[in-house]
Amino acid sequence: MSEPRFQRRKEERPQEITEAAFAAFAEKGYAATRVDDVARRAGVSKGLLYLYFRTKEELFKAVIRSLVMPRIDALTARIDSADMSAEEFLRGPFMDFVKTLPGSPVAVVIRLLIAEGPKHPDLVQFYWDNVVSRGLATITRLLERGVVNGEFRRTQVNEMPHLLIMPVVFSVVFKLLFEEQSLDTDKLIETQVDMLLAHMKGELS
Amino acid sequence: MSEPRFQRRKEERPQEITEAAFAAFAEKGYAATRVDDVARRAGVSKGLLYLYFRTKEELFKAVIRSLVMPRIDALTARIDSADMSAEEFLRGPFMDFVKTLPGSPVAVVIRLLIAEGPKHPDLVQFYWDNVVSRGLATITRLLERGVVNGEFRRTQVNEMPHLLIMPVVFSVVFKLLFEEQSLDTDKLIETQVDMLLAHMKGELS
Amino acid sequence: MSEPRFQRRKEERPQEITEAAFAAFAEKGYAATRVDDVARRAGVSKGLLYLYFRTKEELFKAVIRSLVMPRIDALTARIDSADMSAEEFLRGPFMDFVKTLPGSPVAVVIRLLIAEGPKHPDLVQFYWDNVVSRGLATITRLLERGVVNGEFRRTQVNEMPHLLIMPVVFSVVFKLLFEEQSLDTDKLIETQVDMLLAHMKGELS
Amino acid sequence: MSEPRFQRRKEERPQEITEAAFAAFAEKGYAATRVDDVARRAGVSKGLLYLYFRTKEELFKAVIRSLVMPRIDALTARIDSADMSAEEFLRGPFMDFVKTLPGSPVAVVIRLLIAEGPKHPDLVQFYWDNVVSRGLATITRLLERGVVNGEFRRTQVNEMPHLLIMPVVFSVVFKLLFEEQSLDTDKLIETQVDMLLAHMKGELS
DNA sequence: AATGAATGAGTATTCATTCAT
DNA sequence: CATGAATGAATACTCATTCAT
Repeated sequence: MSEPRFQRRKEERPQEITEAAFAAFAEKGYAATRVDDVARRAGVSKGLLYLYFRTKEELFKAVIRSLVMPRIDALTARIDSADMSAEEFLRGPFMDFVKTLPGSPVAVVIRLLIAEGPKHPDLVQFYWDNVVSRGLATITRLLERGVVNGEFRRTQVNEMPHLLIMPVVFSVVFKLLFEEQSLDTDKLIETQVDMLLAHMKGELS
Repeated sequence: MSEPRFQRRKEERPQEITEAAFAAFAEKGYAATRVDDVARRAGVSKGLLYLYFRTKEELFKAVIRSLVMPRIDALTARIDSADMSAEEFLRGPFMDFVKTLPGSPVAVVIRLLIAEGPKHPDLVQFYWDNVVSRGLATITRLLERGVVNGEFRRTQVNEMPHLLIMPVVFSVVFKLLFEEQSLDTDKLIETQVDMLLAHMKGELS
Repeated sequence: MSEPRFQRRKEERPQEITEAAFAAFAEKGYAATRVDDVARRAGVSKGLLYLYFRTKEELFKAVIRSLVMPRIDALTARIDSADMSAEEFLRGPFMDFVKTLPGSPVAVVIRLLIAEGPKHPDLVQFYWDNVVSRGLATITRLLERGVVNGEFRRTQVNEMPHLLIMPVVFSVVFKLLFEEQSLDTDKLIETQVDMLLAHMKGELS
Repeated sequence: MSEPRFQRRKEERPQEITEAAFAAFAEKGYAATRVDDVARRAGVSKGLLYLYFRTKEELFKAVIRSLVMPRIDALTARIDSADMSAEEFLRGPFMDFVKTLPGSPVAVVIRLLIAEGPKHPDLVQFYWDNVVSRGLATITRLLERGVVNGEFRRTQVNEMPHLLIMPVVFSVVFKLLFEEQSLDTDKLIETQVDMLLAHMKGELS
């Protein structure tokens, strides 16, 4: 008879827990986060949490996955809409996107992966398959398009797409460790992209 | 026949323990390494370990320091002996040195710092003061020398020495996570240095 | 057939644990009592114990408090109901009460306080405030009433209420140490009270 | 050939260690005192300490014994020289002696015995035999002499010599616990002795 | 579905005691 | 005699996980 007005749907629960867990992991790291904390943050009992996630590790993996998926979609979407030259794309959408990463949840994901990755090979594999590998392939294709277009020379960079994402990883690590010693992330990224473009175009920058 | 249960080797103990601890930390990370394990690896009782290192944390710090110090000395030594042009130095000693890092204990140190750094601010500070800060300053000086010599133009890179160490950090992180997905570290470093030199010299590469 | 492994009895637990702890402390003293033992005696897991008492020290304090509080109430209650002369009160309710102490848990509390007190100043303070100080003040008031009534002379004893509780403390300590060498506690107390009354009344006893 | 000038005789060592141990025990109690500390205080290696005392417990016992013995002798000596009336002796030498106790090492011994006694029955027995029992017997004899002399009536006190030492034990315990709440030990002792004498003499005090 | 009381395995640290030197 | 490096048993406390309600 009595209908609780704010009865939460069970469909929303996993995400709520996942979000709480992300916040906790981001703050204290995986190992130092207690399941109790996550439950409390999510406004949920410990028992319920275990109803949705069989172990702390499962929860961890779910967090990573749920953070990674949206980013992947965003990335893919932008690339599909690319009716511009390779250089334009790199200087425009690509750089915009990349610049947001060091301050985004992705930074946390990277940190968590570095710290806990060795213990979760399947998670790393997932990340590789869905993010890194796809990302590198996409960049490779983009550069290839530039070569075909006549925009770029074919250089070492065609086989080293890592050079374009390097500044992001570096920035994340650097900021993670030496927060206080500020690093101008945007400038680092810009300089690297500039250099790479000059190199590929065979021009002086 | 049988070895004596007690072996007095005051001098060697700390290093033996430190080495055992490094091996253990490298394998399983700091948190997952039990003090018991370290002691057993070092062929030493737990009590003795605590005679030399007051806490697990102290031991951790000692490990980091003992691994970092020799590298610092090596770096410094090479730089002092530099009677060559800036480019020669970058292409020669610098690149040789830098290429050894991803496969060296330094990689482990970086991993440990990333994973445990947030909990050990003084350790991070130590690392910053003795390694990163000094390293960046050294590179900056080198580039400046190149500018003064007329070898290089003055560019963004003069204010972003990070661009030269970026590939090392990236390589370490990449290999740490995706060991199986091989990355040609040497080539990455070479390409980056090539590009930077071309950029600074204002030439095509 | 078999009892369930889990028994939810939130309300009773603290007291059950406290009682088990008292028994253990009484038997072996605080330092020599292992938390494990207390848990086992209480039929409870160690973890649960720590759910209710944050540290062994907290548990210790709770034990002392739970033993002291009822006594305090008993004492206060009797004094409030005193519509008799001071002498009658001292010879009646007071002596009855005091005679029960050496064989009661209070003896254990005193022993624990003596042994562990120096390490738990706040506990000693608590005991002072709630028991000793109040007890002495009560006796002082009683004696004063006797003086005002004309029952007693004003003597040194008015400023030394300790003389009335001395035999209790002495008995406890004596029995604690030399259990085998019997001491007639009751007689000791009676003699002392007799003497004090004679002294205060200015009569021969 | 070379003769160390300050070579300590082995006869002095045990006492030096015993004294250091007493200081340590008095400060921190038996359980909280580390053998290391005692050795350091005594300016001696841990190994040497174990050459003289087989265990920490042995050391403890030796400390108690070495502190008790001189007191016993002092007590005995004074009693032997008693060519005065019982009352004169009680008011003079006895009270002088007794007043020194609460501030003397005896207080520490009592504290240690209370805290550790239950674990060291033989030590308690030793203390009973050599101190308490002899002390009570001596007082009993003294009071008896008073009765024979015609100084005193025969009262309950003749069978309760404890009444005379009670204030000392009480003072020690009280000061041990409530150091801050000062108690005028001397006055307590005097009042008690006064009362007892009046009682025994059948006079008003 | 939901709770949170209850479990118990896991671990850093201390310290009395031993023994190679 | 003398040292102090080395041992190892002992113990408080944590936290992921379970399950009676």
